[in-house]
Amino acid sequence: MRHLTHLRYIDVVAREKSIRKASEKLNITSTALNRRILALEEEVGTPLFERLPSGVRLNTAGELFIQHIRSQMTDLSRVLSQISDLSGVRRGHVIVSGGPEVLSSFLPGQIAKYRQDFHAVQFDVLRQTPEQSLTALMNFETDMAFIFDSVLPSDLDIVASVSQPLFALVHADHPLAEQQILKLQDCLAWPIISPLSEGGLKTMLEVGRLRTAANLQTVIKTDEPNFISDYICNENAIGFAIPLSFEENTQILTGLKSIAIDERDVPPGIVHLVQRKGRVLSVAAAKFIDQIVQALNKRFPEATR
Amino acid sequence: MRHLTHLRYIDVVAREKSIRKASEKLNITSTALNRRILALEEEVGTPLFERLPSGVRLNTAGELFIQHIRSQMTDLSRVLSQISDLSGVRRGHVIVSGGPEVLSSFLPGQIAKYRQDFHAVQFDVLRQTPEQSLTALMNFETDMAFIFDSVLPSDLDIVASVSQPLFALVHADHPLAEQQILKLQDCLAWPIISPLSEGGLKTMLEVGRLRTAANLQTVIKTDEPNFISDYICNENAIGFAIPLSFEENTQILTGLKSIAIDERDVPPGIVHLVQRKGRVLSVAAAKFIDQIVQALNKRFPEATR
DNA sequence: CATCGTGATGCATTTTTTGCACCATCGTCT
DNA sequence: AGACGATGGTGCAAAAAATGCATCACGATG
Repeated sequence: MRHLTHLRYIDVVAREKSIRKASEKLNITSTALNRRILALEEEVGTPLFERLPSGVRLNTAGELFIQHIRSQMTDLSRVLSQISDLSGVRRGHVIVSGGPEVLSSFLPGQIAKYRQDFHAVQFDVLRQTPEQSLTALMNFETDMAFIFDSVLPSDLDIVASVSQPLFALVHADHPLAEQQILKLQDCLAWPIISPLSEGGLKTMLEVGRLRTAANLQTVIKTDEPNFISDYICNENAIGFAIPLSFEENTQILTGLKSIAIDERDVPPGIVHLVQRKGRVLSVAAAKFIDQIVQALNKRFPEATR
Repeated sequence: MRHLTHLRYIDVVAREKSIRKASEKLNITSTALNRRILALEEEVGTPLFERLPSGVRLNTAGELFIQHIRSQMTDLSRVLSQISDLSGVRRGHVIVSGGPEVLSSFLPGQIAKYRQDFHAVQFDVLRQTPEQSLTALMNFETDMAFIFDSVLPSDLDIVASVSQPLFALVHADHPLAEQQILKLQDCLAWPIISPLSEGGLKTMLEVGRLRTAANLQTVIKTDEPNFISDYICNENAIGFAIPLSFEENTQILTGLKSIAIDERDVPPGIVHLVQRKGRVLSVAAAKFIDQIVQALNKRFPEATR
């Protein structure tokens, strides 16, 4: 799109906070880009950028304007997606973000299922902290985000929420493997793999530790689900995860076992699927959300609202 | 705005349903305009117009696209208005529409009051039928509309609603002038000025006529409030109006008198102030709506919701 | 069948945009 | 203190894009 390109220029400059850097990224000279900005400011009647020795920065008017631009760009792509949907093939681009907990098992499965029906739809999957997820959502950089156990601002629409109890992950040969339910105290005797980054799982585990005074022996800190499952095949350690992160069917094959932690020890966390309030999503993204919500309802019937 | 101009071209073509007509209106040649359209269709990847021997017409994709364009244009002007609001002076352009009933007395008074504070804000006041009002609102041609006694589609936001009982308008010397309240039967003896166009007042009066079997003697049909008030100064006729259309203070000066019609004869109508759902209005328009709502609440305390 | 109006197209012209070379300014490092 | 590098801004010529004119092809209309 021609006039979309114009707007994209401004957007990139705002992100790079430098005309020259942006010009490299856009494969044009800095002069051209500079003049575009000057021309735009002329048209608007107000400077949109502050000129600093180290580059440029949006001023208040610029903030307002860039918000408009980003909204227009995503809205345009939504319209284009709707238009190509008219001709039968659904095209589109869906951008999802979430913490490491939600990026295994459930989400890849859902995307694969969706793409079976609509192979012309492309996905971007981002791993972000809750804070990053929220700002990206507000800046129109992502279509939807999974947020695990965070307070949510009011300018979000909560599409779905699922309650996620904590599970211990052990090898199938582990002495605890046959237990139906586990107290946190039961884990004291084994090495623990605990989450690395703040929020989500780590908070849940912390709450449990405080409640039960169980002084877990953390030997490894990582957020990678794959690392955890691989590691507990080698040492009789215990990892932790939420149901969204694993699937019982595949565990049998890989020799793993998941055991629920007593909810009196660790209360379940809540994963929200959110989108920007008031935003109209592309056909592709909207249909994908529909599918996700349906799948969540099916898999966690009692835990969804 | 430069790229706004480009979009405006498409918008005008869609409205004129002819490239040549649109080109005249835009003061460019038809070739230039034609090529712009071809280029746009190229970029979108789909034709947006059907070519007919008599001109062009939007196809489905074009409908989607024009909707986006119009939304984008009004949103841009909103942003520009916000930006100029930063520098202190509130600029802006507010477009209001309504039936003849609401365009006298109340609305002009409110606009005048608003412009005392913000003299850089310009108003367009359109007289439209309810249907016209609704489509204009949906096409981003107006910011808000007063709708009198119509069923409202669900893609509107009702900003305010006031209940409007029917009043008879007579000259101050009229034999009925001292009545506090009037039955419809009381009006049979005098010539009646009744509304001309469908909807609103006419429907109210019709309901009353059916309820009370009062066969009113209509001698003049008109929608013009000024004509009515002027005429009843000359003949002892009776006109009808709703409170939004007149002000008691000025009636004393002009020798008029308004008398409530018994609500058992004619149930009150409802005037809604509506805007397009999901639309973010310019600062000027939003503040004006605030003022209107406040004024309605003050003047019709019990009748507002 | 001629006429009128419509949108599309080839080509010369005009307008706009871009790229290069260069300037002024400011922070940073030697 | 001074050299250096990075930033945004500007004059001028070349490249690119948009525009206008003349003309074509098509269909409705009288």
